[in-house]
Amino acid sequence: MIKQENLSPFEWEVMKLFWKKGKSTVRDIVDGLPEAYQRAYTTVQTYVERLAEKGFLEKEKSGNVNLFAPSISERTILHQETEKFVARAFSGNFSQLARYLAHSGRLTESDIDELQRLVSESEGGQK
Amino acid sequence: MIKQENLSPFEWEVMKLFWKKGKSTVRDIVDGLPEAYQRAYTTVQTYVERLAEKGFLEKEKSGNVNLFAPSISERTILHQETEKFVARAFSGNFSQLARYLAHSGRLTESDIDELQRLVSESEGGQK
DNA sequence: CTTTCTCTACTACAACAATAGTAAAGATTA
DNA sequence: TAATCTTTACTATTGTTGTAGTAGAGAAAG
Repeated sequence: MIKQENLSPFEWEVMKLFWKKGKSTVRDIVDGLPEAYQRAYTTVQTYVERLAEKGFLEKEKSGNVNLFAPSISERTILHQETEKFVARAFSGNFSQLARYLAHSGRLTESDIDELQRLVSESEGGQK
Repeated sequence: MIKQENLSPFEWEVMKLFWKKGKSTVRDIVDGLPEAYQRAYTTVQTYVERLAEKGFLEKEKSGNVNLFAPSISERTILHQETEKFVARAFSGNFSQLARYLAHSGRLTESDIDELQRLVSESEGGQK
């Protein structure tokens, strides 16, 4: 596997669009970026090309335009990046993150309800 | 407040040592780093100086040696960095992260038990 | 066909990260 | 005191990120 580094905020944003839209052109991405992430066409182009070089996107020439498609699922990246984050910030200790979350005040009541539901569900099923 | 960027894995490692040991010299950090993070003395020196410049550490000259002490608590950094990570990876949606966690298979049964306990506790107290 | 638009390919460049070497001041020691 | 060790201060190199310009090919439009 190609050495995959962390995604920067802007790279994430681009990847999110690819996951949402599938195979796309640079133009599609430029036009799809939210307000806060608008950049010059060529800037986006550079990002997309670099993401392809790094193995996150697959490049395919169709006539005169390039099409790019995500070559890794959002789920996989989420998994990898969460692992890395937890390694960095919580010494790899997921329970610590969970504890942090529970105390963070960043979950609404309904989030907590849902989490509790999910937690009880997984109580039976977890390998 | 000084513009505080993300901490890289190595920066985290250095900061963790400072949080654990308090006021320390570059040498203390060099010697305290785990196997996987061993670097040349001057490399560590550069990191420590930069962390001081960025406002994460406070520098104080004691005789001929420099002492550095963390100027931000681990809790605060954890908070900030988690916010940033969740913004990046989960579009700022903490519940999504919680859901991910519950499904990740990275929590042991006792973690889940504990989380559930914490969740029920916070059910009353949350603002 | 000529002008215009669009997109690719290539180049640029400043900032910062990662890594570490070297010179020199002081402390330690033989 | 002369040789050695430790630490600081400064410098250096390579790579990556963030940002974008320009040249030129091909399509579109008049």
